[in-house]
Amino acid sequence: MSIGTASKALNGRGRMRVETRDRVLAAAERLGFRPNPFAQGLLAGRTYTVGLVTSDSFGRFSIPVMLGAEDALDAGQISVFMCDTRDDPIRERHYVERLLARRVEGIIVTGRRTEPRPGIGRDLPVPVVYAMTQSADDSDVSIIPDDEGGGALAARHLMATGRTRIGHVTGPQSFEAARRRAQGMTTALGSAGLAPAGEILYGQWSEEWGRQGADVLLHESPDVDAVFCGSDQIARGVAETLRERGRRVPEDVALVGFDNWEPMALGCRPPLTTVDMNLGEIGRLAARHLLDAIAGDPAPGGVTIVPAGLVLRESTRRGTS
Amino acid sequence: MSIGTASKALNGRGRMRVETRDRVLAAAERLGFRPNPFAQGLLAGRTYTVGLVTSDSFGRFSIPVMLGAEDALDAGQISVFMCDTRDDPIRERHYVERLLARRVEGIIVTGRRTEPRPGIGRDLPVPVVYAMTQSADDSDVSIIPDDEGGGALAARHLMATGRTRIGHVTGPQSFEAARRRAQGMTTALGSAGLAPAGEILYGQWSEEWGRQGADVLLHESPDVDAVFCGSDQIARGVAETLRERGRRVPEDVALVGFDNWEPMALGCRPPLTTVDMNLGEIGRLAARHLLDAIAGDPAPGGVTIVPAGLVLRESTRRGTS
DNA sequence: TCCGGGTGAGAAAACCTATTCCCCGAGTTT
DNA sequence: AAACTCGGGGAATAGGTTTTCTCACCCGGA
Repeated sequence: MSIGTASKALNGRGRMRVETRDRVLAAAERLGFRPNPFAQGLLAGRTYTVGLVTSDSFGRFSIPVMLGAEDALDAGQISVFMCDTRDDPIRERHYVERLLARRVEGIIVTGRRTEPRPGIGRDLPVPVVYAMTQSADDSDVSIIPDDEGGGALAARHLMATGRTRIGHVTGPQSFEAARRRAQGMTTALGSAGLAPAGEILYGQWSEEWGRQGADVLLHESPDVDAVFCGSDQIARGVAETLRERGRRVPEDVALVGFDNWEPMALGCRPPLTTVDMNLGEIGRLAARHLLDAIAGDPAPGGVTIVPAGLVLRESTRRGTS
Repeated sequence: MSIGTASKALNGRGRMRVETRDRVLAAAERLGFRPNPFAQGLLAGRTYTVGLVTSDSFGRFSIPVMLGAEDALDAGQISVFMCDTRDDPIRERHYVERLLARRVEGIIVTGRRTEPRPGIGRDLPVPVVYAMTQSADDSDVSIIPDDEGGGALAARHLMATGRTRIGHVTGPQSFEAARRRAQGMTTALGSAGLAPAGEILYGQWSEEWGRQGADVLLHESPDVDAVFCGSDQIARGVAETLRERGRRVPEDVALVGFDNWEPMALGCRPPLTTVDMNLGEIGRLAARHLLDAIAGDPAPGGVTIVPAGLVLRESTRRGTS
């Protein structure tokens, strides 16, 4: 029995007796033989690996993205090298070089999504896709969530449940995500001839700010009947203050969050209706773009926006009061 | 200039003129040359890769573990293949085979920590370390947090702030972690001649259960002056109920959580004193054990327990009332 | 019986890159 | 003049799989 014959048997290539083929397959099974991807890649000129670089410390946002990406890459028999930059550009550079030295066939960059970030390098020898973060270079491929659409979705849902005086408490104005969500909400309200109740309240991405913001909102617009929040954490803070001020959720004030961070959204009283950014889909899409690029069919550079969805829970149940 | 000479220059091996060496180094720098780890591994008979298999969907627990592991592995110039099993044994088996086919030098298995789990395979050709999860096979190396010590730490801290009627609301009794934490607390109280206030309240790992459990506790032991909770989520639920029942935290009732899950612990009112399992240290230790084993110096099989720490916040501030 | 065609299996090259050892030439010393 | 040293070039090597080429054998037909 020769090595070559075995290879042919396992790959169904050459011609041989069925008996021989079966004997090889049986032996391979018995010995737990699995072809070494390195050696296969050696011939094919490939490594069947990609790098995944995150600057979010594999946090809440990048994990679902990673899982989605893994899904798609798995189908291509591709393994993933994991690198966490801890938000340190030096470390990032170091990791990118290491990945290139290992001859990865592509790189996915994820991060907690904020402003466009500098790319990881120009003229890299492999394709790069940014997921849940955006490269400052327009010729790069970036996949991001639809913050504006998410804001609009929340506003339309609240209007559909009969609310008309809708406030907005969100994160720092310096975050593009916060501005976009507010924009989407404002535009959707505008289409119905409405405007946000009171000012858009920009603050922090924290529960504490949610509590404070709700107080401000109740003071400025005491007749508010719904609040759209820039994150689930903020929404929890808002919910607490509302309850303490005697406003019932959802009877008196409906509440919509953002992120669909389940431990937060489900722990809220009442459970929170919230915008889901479809992070898994972002990851899957990023991976598919990367696979296409590796296969020699790169997508044109630019930003792809993945639609958000709305997860309905108690906090916007139609009031039966 | 020959390839061999360049190699010697870069590795400081042969003898050559300083001028030649410098010329090589300059050229390597200019061309961005990085030796290919595959080729280096080819000679050394190594791959400088390890696999990281998680069954926790890279959740809250496994991420800090991974980061710690990455820290330690980075020092060994080792890259990490990432695999998420989605808690599916078939998928796990598949990934393990893939990693072995890629000739990883070792595997780290992480998971959300519960009962001992079946190992990923017997007589694997590479060392395996279980981190934040425990193999059912005693000859495997497992690194786990000190649940019992954490429970004791919480109890002693509460006693040190003058509390004597300490209740416990925790997760399902089916979880070994819950039982151990309760055991540690009970033992520590016992050493001081105390016993838990009321029954140990086993339930769910949720805020909702924290709210319910606190009601039960207040009903059974109205004079309770502290509650140790099996998780930060439970603690938040307990905190809410306490506040609604008119008990001030920490003046009337002190509160200690478990996990130090910052978004939860900091969002709590007041911010939560909580037990930190030192997950990063668990990961680092796991990686170091793996590196030792790869270097031919395997640790003896068995369970290593990493001490927990206590993070002090408002919820146990000494009452000035 | 001999030749040819067809079939099945084995042997060997190729893939790629860094390292290391061996050797050679030039220059220097004894 | 011979032996030795120093510096650098070149070739072998290691890894596992695939693929191609070659060879041996069997069977059938002439």
